[in-house]
Order: sequence, then C-alpha cells, then structure tokens
Amino acid sequence: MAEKEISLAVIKRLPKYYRNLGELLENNVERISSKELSERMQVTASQIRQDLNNFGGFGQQGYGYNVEYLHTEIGKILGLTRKYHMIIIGAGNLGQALANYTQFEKNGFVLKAMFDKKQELIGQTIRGVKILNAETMGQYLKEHEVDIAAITIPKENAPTVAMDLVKGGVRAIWNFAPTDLHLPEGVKVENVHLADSLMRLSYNLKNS
Amino acid sequence: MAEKEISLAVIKRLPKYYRNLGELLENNVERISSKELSERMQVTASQIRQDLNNFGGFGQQGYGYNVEYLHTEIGKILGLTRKYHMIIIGAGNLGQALANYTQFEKNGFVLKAMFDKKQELIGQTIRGVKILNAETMGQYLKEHEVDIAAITIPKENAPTVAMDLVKGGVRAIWNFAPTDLHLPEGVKVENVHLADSLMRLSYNLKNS
DNA sequence: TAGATTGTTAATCGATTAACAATC
DNA sequence: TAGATTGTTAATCGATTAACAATC
Repeated sequence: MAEKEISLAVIKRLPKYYRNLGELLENNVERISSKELSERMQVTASQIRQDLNNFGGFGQQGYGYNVEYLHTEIGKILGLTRKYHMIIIGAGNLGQALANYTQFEKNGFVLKAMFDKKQELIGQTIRGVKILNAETMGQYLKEHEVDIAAITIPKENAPTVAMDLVKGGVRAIWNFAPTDLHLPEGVKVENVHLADSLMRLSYNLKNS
Repeated sequence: MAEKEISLAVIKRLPKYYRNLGELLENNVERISSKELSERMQVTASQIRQDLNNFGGFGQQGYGYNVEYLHTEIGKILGLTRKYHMIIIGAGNLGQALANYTQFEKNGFVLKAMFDKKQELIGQTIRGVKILNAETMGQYLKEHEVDIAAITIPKENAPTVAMDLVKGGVRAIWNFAPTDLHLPEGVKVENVHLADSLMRLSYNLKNS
C-alpha cells in the first residue's frame, strides 16, 4: 500500500503529532508553523517537515499548517477513519482497566468481547461488554470479525493464545504480556512492556 | 556517572536482554553465544556484542556468555539491585491494575501509597496499600522518601500533579496520562501512551 | 511586492552491520 | 593445539539536521 516505505521512526512519531494537534485544536489554534510546533513538541522543525512530507505537502509556504486540516489528515494516515472491533483476552485487573478506558472508543476502537478462563469472571459484564469463557474464543472468532486483540494474560499462556488468535483470523495483537511473541509474517504486534518501561526509569535514576 | 554516554537505543534494549536472559535462566540454559541469542531475540549478533560492550566484556572468546552472570550484570546496570519506593497517583482502574501487579515488587519496585481525590476511594486498601487523600500528597512527600511516582489520572490534571511531585522531591515519573509532561532538567519521565500504541496498530493494519 | 515558511536537496551525524584479529 | 566466539575497528546504512530555492 505504502508508495515509499515509511521508516519506523516516523510511524512512531505520528500519534504524537496527532495528539499535539488535537490539543491545539481544543485550544482553538487555527494555524501553526513547523517552528512553533517544534518548540511545543521538543523536536526540530526540520524533522517535522521531513516527517509530514513523507505523506504529502500539508502546509503552505508563508503560512504554515492549518491545525484542523493537518489533524484530520494524520488521523487518516493512522487509519482512524474507520471502526475497529477489539477483544480483550484476560479479564484481570489490566484487562478490566483497558475495558473501562472509554477514550479508545472515541478513536474508533470498539470493544466487542472479553475472554477469561476464571469461572467467577465468566458471565460478568464491564461497560456492557460480556466476559466470555476463554474456551469459546475459537468459536467466537469464526462468527465475528475481530480486528485487534489485546492480550492481558500471564506470559506463560500468551504465545499459545496469540497463535489461536492468529488462526482465528486476527491480524493485529496488542500485547501486554511480558514476553515477545513470534507470530507469522503479516501479523502486526504492538508490545506494551510495562516492566521494561519501569526498568528504563530505574536505569535513568541510577545514572543521574 | 556514565563514563561514556550510552545511546538511548541501547538503553531501550537493555530490559529486553534482561527479560530474555531471565527466560533462559528459567529454562536452565547455562551459556549462550551472541549468535544463538540473536536468533532468539530477532536482532543481529553484532548488535548484541556492540550493546554489551558499552558496559564491559561480559563474554569469553570461544565460549560465549554465561547466562546467569550476564543476567545479573544487566540487572546491576539497570539498577535492579536496590529497592525503589513507588507511589501511584490516581486509584482508578489503571492505578489499581498497576497496584495489583505483583511482578514489579519482585524487581524491587515497592508500592508505598496511592492517592486519589474521590471520597469513595480514599481509605480503601489494595494489597495492603492505602489509598490516601490526594490533598495530603505534599505532606506525604515531606515525610517519606519516594523514588518513583506513577501518574494514572486524566491528562487535564497531570501537568500540575507532576509539578507537585517534583516539588516534593520525586525524580522519576512513570506517566500514563496521554500528554507529554514538560518537567525541569534532571527529572526522568517514562511515558506509557496506550492510545499511541493502539494507533500504531491501526496504522500497520491499514498499510498491510 | 516583501516577508514568511514550506518542501526538498545536501550535509552531517549516529546507529547498525560486517569483518577480523585477539584469545579463551 | 584447533575451533569457536568474543571484543573492537572499519564500512555501511539510515535518520536527523541544515540550508535554501520555491512559493504562498
């Protein structure tokens, strides 16, 4: 799909642009130059212009960028113009926390179901979303289109569950289990390794 | 402290090394070569050797690396040989999920208190840790040494609370609020921007 | 038009990979 | 010792920054 291959570094920054432009929009800022945006975001103006020009010329010489327009365009690039069906595997504390995060829904990520194997959780409802028996996941995937699955279970079971998800047709996995999943080509994985993040903090604390 | 400046890219990979070596240790693997480790971690052997040699020669020619020794040494580098006192600001779903994560404790991150301003949460206890009135945070920081503060409150209040934490002597912030904090020089911030992560997933889904 | 600021090319910087001598 | 694999230097690759012509 991508005409020119976009580097990972650029992709990583896109949500940050989107977020900052969203904040500017909330503050009713109409236009912004790469210079101003660079001060706000603590990056160079040059980088901003380079990044954006991977996707097209969104600005105008002598004027800068229209905040609303740029925000919309980056939203399109990020794929936020459609809805995504999401499920969460693991209805423990973290799974429930994600389920309660209403903010995701505003960006089009709609939670459809949760799964767990604990008897006392099965049948419960969180924000109207049912916790289903983990054993029925395979069947569920046959009957429903699922775009994204969040994995919030212990690392021991994560690789197996991830493979089951892939077999069921899921193409994107949001992995919170503290392990790196090795999945077939084409399956997208985004890791949220909380322990890693905490360790970087202790590293930085030590070396300051 | 650091003799030679270590690049951010290297630091980001350290916890991953630590995690993988921990797994190898669990499987009773005694020694490993950079080649084998590179296959497991999906990086190049060259990178592994370069990364490790930023900190010292942990290996032995013709033999490779002793798993247990290397694991310990990276733990030292990451600063995991001491205890860190942690507090969580915001006892909502995410804050509670973090509080229940016993894994952190094993690495030395000890939760000491939580804070919230919701009357119905104040006084409650999670894993023996009390939820205190957010208004008493300043006083608490005067009386207790706090190394790390996790911020799990809405983005509106995050900047103010972060500044209050810094004023109270906190030097490391684990920020879960979907905004970038601008704090004084020397304060370490680790962001966990869940929405950003989710957007990268939808971007990748779109472009596959 | 003059001033501002983009889009884009060129220069620099840094990180990754390759290669190999050192050495266990 | 011979073989294996590190530690480290050199080569390559890619990402960031600088510069400036194009243009609104």
